[in-house]
Amino acid sequence: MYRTHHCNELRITHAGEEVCLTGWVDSTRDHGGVIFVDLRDREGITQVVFRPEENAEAAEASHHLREEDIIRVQGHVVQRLRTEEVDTENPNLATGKIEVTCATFDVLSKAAVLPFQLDRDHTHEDTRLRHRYLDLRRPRMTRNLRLRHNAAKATRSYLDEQGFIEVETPILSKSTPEGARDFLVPARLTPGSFYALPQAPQQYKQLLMVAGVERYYQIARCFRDEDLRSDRQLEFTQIDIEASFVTSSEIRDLVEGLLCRVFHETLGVGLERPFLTLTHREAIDRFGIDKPDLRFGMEIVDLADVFTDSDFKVFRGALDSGGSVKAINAKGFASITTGQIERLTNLALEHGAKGLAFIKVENGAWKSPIVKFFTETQKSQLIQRLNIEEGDLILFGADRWRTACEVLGRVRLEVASMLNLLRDKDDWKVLWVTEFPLLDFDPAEQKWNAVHHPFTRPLAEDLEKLEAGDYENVRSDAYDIVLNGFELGGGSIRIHEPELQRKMFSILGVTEEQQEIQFGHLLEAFRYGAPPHGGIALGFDRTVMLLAGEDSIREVIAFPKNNRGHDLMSQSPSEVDPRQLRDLYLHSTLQGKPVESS
RNA sequence: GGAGUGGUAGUUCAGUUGGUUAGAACGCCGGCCUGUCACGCCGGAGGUCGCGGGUUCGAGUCCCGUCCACUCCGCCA
Repeated sequence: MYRTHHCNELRITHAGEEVCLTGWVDSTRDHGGVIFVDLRDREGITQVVFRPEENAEAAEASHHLREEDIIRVQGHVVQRLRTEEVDTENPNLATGKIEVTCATFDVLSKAAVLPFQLDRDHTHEDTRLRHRYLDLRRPRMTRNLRLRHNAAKATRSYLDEQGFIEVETPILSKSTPEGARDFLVPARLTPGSFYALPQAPQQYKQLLMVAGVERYYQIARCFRDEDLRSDRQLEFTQIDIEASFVTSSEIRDLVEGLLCRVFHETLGVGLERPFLTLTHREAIDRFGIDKPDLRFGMEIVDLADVFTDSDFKVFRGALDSGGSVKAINAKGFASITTGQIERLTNLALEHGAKGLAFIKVENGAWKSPIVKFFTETQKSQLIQRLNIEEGDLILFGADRWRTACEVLGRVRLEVASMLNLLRDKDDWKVLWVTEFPLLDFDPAEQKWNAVHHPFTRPLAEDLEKLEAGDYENVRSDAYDIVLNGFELGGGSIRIHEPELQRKMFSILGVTEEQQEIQFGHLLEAFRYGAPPHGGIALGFDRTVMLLAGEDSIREVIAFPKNNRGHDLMSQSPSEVDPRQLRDLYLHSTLQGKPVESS
């Protein structure tokens, strides 16, 4: 037998019992005579004491124990001594009132000296990833894995209760040139042809609606061959949901219930319902971004009416050409350094601004290169609109409406980071963003793109605009859910009529021939009684990342890839044997670095 | 594809204006220690300063190139 208890189980009530524990040596404290070993398994830590008077041989052997050796200990539980003179209890340990006195032990597995110390939290990520099996032994990582499990468990039980059934869809699926770059898999049985790994189960889940499944979900692995980020991996996991005969508000209601359940089951936190809802236009107008972080204010304020007759050419010019003048008040940030101002200005320039005007309010004076253009009336209006007080920093954007908003939106986030406004890890601000534009014109390619995807349904009241060719002003029946500035997921009511779907494809520049080749099965399926339907996909890794209070999804994925898409532990991707390529009718055209057998 | 930050002992980092033999902590090795829980004490080993080139009497430090890591932009329907 390997164990009678796990290492977070024994309490005072077990005192006197004979027990057997197995685990890793977390640390040793060798006092020459008595030796203390913290024994760790995935549940926790128990202190084991080796004494010569108990078993001289075992005590002698315990001198040679090294961290991360695996040992099995047999002994008995004793209450730790606590008198007025000495207190040997450890209040930081759940098992801290007892210890196990070792009668005998054996080493199940010796550990070599570790490449890094597990009890330190600041190890370079590539070192951790190279030895991920060690990194995952750390309590923080163990906790993250378990949190992820609990979030998945809560998701499955909630959706099951709501009548959803989990259906697996193919990993080997069909390439669609729309959207992200596909991972391709050569099809040996059909030389010259390729499967694609799914970017999302989008078409399959819609076909499941045509199949009459009515309520589907899947915790689905998805693949996108794009550059990685701290919140993006090549492969990632979505909670994919689709339902028939539902409205968008019913889907949102379902997802609110789901998130509340997940938060409750994992953190014991309650979220307030219903969630706040902003239209896309409101979100841009007030926060300059379609995934606003509402943990702090600093809202964008419109100042068009204040500056209609301004002497300041930049403001006047923006307004005269139909644009906007807007500002944010960075409360108490008049102390901003020249370097920080420069950083904000560069940020503004990167996002299309021509500059970043500002006012520092210091010692009762407005310090700014532009204040001389303001009248007294304008100043008092600014004070009122922006609630300007001593110590504030006002930042302006004057441009086309969208640009002015987006620039200030970026600046707002950067200021929040400079002011360290996001310290509270337990502050949860969740909201819906709705009424996204359906289409977006790409000036480079001179064509319309789907903002969401080509299966998204236009809002009923905007169908006439679609017919009339007023594409810019057509809104979609789509919704994103945003948590603390992260897009957790997005969804929509879908098009279920073949004619409307064909119309969408042709607006997007997909020829009828391409429609047949790429989407023929879907269009045909819609001819045989397709129910109205809609759904959502939630980024599971991101959700768990936020629940865990981590800054990167790599911290909640057992074996993530690094920034370049490499698995540092297994050294994938790797070259393959030429015979493998021959079987697949492939050869590499890579110049200078020919593919060789490894 | 672009920008920023970093790369010095096994690990995490310091290293001043370019100046003697490149340091600390933890880890590792040896010794001591019977109540510790970041145990303590004594001693020791451990370095191609990412790599290549340049400037200089002299480069961890300055310059150029390059590789790697992370963050961001592009990209991610």
